[in-house]
Amino acid sequence: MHKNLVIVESPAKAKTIEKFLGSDYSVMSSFGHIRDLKEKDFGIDLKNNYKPAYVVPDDKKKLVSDLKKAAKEAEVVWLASDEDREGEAIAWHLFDELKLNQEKTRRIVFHEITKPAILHAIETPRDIDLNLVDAQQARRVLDRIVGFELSPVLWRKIKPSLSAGRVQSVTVRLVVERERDIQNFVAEASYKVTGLFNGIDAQGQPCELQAELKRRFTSKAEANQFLQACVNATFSIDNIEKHPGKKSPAAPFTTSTLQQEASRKLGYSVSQTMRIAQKLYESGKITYMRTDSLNLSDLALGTISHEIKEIAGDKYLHIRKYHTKAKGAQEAHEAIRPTYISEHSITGSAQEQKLYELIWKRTIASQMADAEVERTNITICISGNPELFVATGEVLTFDGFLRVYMESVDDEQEQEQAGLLPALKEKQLLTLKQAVAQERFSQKPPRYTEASLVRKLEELGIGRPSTYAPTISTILNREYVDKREIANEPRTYNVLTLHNGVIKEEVKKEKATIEKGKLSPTDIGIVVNDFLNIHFPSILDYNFTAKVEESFDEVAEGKTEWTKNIDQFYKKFHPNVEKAIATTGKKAGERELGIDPKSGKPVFAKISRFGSVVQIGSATDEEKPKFAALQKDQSLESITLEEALELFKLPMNVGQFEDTDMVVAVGRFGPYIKHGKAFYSLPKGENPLDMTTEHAIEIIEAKRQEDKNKQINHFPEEEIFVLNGRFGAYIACKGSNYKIPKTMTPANLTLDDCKAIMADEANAPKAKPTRKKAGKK
DNA sequence: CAGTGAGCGAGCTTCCGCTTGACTT
Repeated sequence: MHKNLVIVESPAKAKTIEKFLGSDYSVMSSFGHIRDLKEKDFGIDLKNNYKPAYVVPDDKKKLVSDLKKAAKEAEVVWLASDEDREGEAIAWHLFDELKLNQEKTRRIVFHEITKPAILHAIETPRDIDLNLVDAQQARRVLDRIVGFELSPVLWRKIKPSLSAGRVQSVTVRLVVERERDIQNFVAEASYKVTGLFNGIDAQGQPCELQAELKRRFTSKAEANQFLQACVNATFSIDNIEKHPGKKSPAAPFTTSTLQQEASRKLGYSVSQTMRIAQKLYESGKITYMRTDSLNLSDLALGTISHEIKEIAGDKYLHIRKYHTKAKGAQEAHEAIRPTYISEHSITGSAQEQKLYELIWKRTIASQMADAEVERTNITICISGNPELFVATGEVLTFDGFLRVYMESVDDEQEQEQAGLLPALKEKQLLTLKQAVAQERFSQKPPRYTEASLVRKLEELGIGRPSTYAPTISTILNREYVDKREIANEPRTYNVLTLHNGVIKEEVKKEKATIEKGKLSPTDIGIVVNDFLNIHFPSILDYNFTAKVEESFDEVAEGKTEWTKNIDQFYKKFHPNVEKAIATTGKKAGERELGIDPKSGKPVFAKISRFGSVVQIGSATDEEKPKFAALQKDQSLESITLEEALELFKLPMNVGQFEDTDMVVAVGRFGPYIKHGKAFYSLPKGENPLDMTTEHAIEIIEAKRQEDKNKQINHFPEEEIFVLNGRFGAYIACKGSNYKIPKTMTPANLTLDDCKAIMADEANAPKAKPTRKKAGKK
């Protein structure tokens, strides 16, 4: 038996450490926390000084008993979880749950997984820091209180199954407020003038020079006046300024910056990035991927130096220490880096290779020299006019880290690359070949991407590296935000061109663009956010997390007891919950649009159990209220009385086809035509209210043709169809569908085969689609 | 993983932070 048992959080870490420690040590993993508050109950005894009720979840029971057994047999147990609040709590839960003995238990910590770091840790053990553990308990209990008291309020006031929490609710708020900023944004127009000049360079060769007017004009008249003044003016170089500039490499990756770069450069979602990184970590290719630390171990810095000298030379080496600016960073690990710097690339899936390459380059570049540039500004003056043109050029004089890696930026528009300028002399005369004044608009604030939202959260100190991806998934799963496509209305703009002494005026149109993959709030997200903002402004405050973190720090330093801090919070928070529940009157987010002229009853827009609806009349009326679902492009905030009344025309009979009525209606998945038993979705963008008999027939016939194309076989006598679906072939019969086993060839199926498949229970159609459960199992 | 197209009742839902595993052919 091993004399020593070391317990760490991650199995991959355990494997590595075991190699460093030799045969006297056995290393096991706790797989994160082994205990938590009860899953279903509140789990906190309010009458007993907030005493938490911890349980070992079912899927951890076997692990805990294995650990217990191993601990019993060992002479010394080393608790080696991370050196941060959560890690300390894991150590304490282990100590408590495994019933460890103080005498034979040691608490050790290390920030990097290198042999010297671990040996040093073993030599300098300490006790469990109970103050830090208490700070974690305070964090845990506060989050449970907020989440489990707020969510039920939403169930009563808005819709069942909704959720709220310290992190997710603020995340939604960011998206909602950005959307409002965009709605309220008023673009300002200005005229940007660019001049194209001809000159003679130092070699006596003719050359061209493009320059921009320093000033922008606010009106077309001013721009026009300026161009007019240019017709007979002379142009000369006022001065040429050269000055050196520098560009520095970005710091090595943390979870958040890795997510951002993988999103920009590789197009991965944050959860995709984490999945791939996890694979790389498990196979020992990279260090731990959930970290907020910018540190690199001395060992790593050594191999990085060696590598840089090898591939680029001494001149390119510049070892740097980076310091984190993120609020609340706990830095229990290293930055994300390749385990073996000498491996420039790896084997694995294409995605793994790409992500590894990105991490390798970023790590190397972070320790390379600045890139050096020479910037040149040429100022051109105009006779009899105070305005100045400026041409800027930039020449790379030393590539430095750029040899390896260039960080991307979010907004790639307006990125004009300045290049080399021709060699010209001061006071030299130039001729203006052409000048263009183009109307430009100020840019509205950009919608968040998953990754830019994570960056914002990190900036605000909200959430942790291990929760960024799950938080994004939560607000998408709850349908508080979505990634709908948004078409940007192309605007027209004016262009004035001065050429050969004549000013030509044109009106041009911007290119139509469609925004994809950006986050927008849904109706439900907006209603929930506004509700929480009214009743619980302090929780939704962007500084709430920062403030409670301060109070946790006090606990960690032993200045206060954690239950006192929680009590202080709860005494203020809970009355607001009671008040919000007691608030009488209509449900949250309900808005009265006006009066229906036909019935004289009021018309409301609100969230119902199944989504956004408009409603004529109240529930208290004798006659039941009438409902209609909003269309996909409509929102609760903007729908008008007229639009709402239109919706009540649906379902609408639009005539007959093959002696059967055609009825247009709007369902959960958009507008459709019902024809007998069959449903036909309307093509994207069509308004169901504009439907005519002729067009409905067109749609039905087109859909039938499409169905024919995917039809593999048909047995009319039994109404059985063999069809090609998006996920492979299936059998359709009387409104139900059946999976075809992979062992069979769909085209060769006989009628009996089909009947056999349909009779097999394993292939039976599923009951009804329910929302994916958030929990496990 | 495949075709959907709201509605009685009772009883369910939910937090944040650590960490990975797995119902089948």
